[in-house]
Amino acid sequence: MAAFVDVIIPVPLQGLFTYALPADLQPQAKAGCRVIVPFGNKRSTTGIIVKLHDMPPADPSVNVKDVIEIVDEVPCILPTQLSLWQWIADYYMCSVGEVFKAAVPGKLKPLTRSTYSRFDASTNSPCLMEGALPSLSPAQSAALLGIRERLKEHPVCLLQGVTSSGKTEIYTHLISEAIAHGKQVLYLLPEIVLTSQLTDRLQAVFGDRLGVYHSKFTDVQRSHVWQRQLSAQPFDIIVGVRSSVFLPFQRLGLVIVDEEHEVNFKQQEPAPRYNARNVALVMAARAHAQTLLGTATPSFESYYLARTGRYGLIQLTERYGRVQLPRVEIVDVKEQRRRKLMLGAFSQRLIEEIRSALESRQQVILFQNRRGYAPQVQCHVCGWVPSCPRCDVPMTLHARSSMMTCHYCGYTVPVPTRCPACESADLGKHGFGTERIEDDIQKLFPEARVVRMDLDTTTTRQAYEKIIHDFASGQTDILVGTQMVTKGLDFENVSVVGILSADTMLNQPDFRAYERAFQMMSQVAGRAGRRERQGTVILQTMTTDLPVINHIVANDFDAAYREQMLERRSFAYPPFTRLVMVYFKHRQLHTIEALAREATVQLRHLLGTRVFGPDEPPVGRVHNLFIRRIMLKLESKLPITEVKKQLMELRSQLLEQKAYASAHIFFDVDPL
DNA sequence: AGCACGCCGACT
DNA sequence: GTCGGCGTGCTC
Repeated sequence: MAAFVDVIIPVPLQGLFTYALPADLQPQAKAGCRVIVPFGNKRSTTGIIVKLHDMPPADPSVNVKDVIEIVDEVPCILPTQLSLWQWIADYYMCSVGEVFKAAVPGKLKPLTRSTYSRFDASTNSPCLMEGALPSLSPAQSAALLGIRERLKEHPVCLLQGVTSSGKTEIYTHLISEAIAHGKQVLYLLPEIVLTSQLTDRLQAVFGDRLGVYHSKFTDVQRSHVWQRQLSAQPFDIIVGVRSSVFLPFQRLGLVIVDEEHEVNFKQQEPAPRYNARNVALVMAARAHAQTLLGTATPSFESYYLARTGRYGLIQLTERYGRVQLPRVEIVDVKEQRRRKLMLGAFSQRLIEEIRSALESRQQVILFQNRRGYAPQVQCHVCGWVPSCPRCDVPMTLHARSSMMTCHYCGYTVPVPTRCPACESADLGKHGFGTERIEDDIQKLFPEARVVRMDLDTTTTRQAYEKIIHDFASGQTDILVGTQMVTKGLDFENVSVVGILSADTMLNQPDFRAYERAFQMMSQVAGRAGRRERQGTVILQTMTTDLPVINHIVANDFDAAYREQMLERRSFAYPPFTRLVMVYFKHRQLHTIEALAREATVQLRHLLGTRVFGPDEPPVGRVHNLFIRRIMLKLESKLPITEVKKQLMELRSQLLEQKAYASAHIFFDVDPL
């Protein structure tokens, strides 16, 4: 007779909590059911039962409390999910409670026996309309065939298809095959904004077999999807962003991770700092399901696994409808500037190309990877730069609102009229953000219709969709934007793409800077090109001789990959090692420095020369907390589970010391 | 992470 | 004389 239950509590504390189960609740208690329990000072918290047993806690000092109530008649979390949660907590070094918090929508209604039969079979169309499937080009058919073949030997396949090669149609065929075999499909996308266009296309084929899941839906809507997943008639396909890996699947057969290389799949804050692409791979493997990773520019880590035979690899090099790839032309900004030929952020070549595109009624995309007007304000007399009082970063000028904003914490103040240090009124604007690009290009082409797309102009989904719609329907001539314009959007009439500064991407202090720069530039370049005419990309840079620039020009993904692999191998970076970042935060500078120093000493005892740092991250203080970090490079032969256990122990040992009690220490496993 | 307890400054 | 700042201690 089970007298006790082990419960997951949504707090960042390791381990489970044991509660006594009153006799009247015993018949209803099952693993995966929610319970109401008292916890700490709180009278009630919702937890999840993971285990029923007869053993009181080993520690006699704990005061075992009673379960107050059992919420669900039937489990709302499947055993496969519970075990995946534990895997996530172990791998990403957080508590299961934190995984629970991220996984379950807040307002999930109590689950009753009738949930299982609530959605009756008639809501699903009995069989698929075979005319509804999109027809495939010969290249697409060949790729589909290739994928089917590879999936026989490899549970995971990487589909590398150039932009506009028509990957979605291939996915659609694979999805319908999986459904025909009675399997469910999970289709992961990196961003909410990409879901609406895709769901329209998929809904046309799959109708109400398709469920959509992301955080812009209300809690109630998400709960509904969750419940239906547990019913006898779950959705056959779920399209969603990273949190959809937490949905219950009863018969998962296929996972598609589209735009596989996207950093958005990794959750940064708060814990669990998981990568949904990797969680999806683990989930699929456990369900004996197949996984297809798709992208035009694979992450070098996935490409490495494909190249070394761990994944199947299919490449689709032909654009749909034989649209030509664009011609990429480099402009040496340094030289142009020396000859005084730059007009603000624009070279003569770019201006010429824009003019001729506008004259022939074609469209232009200008890509600048920085929002705001200018990234920095500086006093021309004394050199003073306004920085965020809480985050140690220069404030970005937003000219429209005459405000300066911290892009880390959102702190916003008016631009001062005089320098507070020397009273001079000569405050200059340094650098170019999308807002300034928009203003300047409008001045150069007063009759052109210019629209800007960045975080500031797309606060609502309607705003985003209007920008896309207006550009797609030709009501806009020039689209200025941040990396937002590089993502999965197909426009038919774009003949010129301007990359205003490759350098801002290449100068990132990050071993992935070149990989990212290549991905971003080649994705945005892929927006150019029409059926009859080759598009043009003007790539402005100060570092024309950098190999990665030439790889972009030649559209040579493999060369870029090979070069980076050489570097990563010799400097022991992924995929040749696994990285774990250890972060330290504290409100006092001297405390954080002492803590980071002591931690480094202890880590060196444990891991020797695999420990790098401590250092101050590019933004050394956020929200009044000073930050330090230590990087661990762990080679694959290291017993990683054991090492992680030791790291967790080291953390609690450091936090037990009085001086560090109010510090935050956390881990970022496989950081991006 | 919450939440309560507990010990020192500017307000009615 | 109090309201409230956040340090620190605990959570089955």
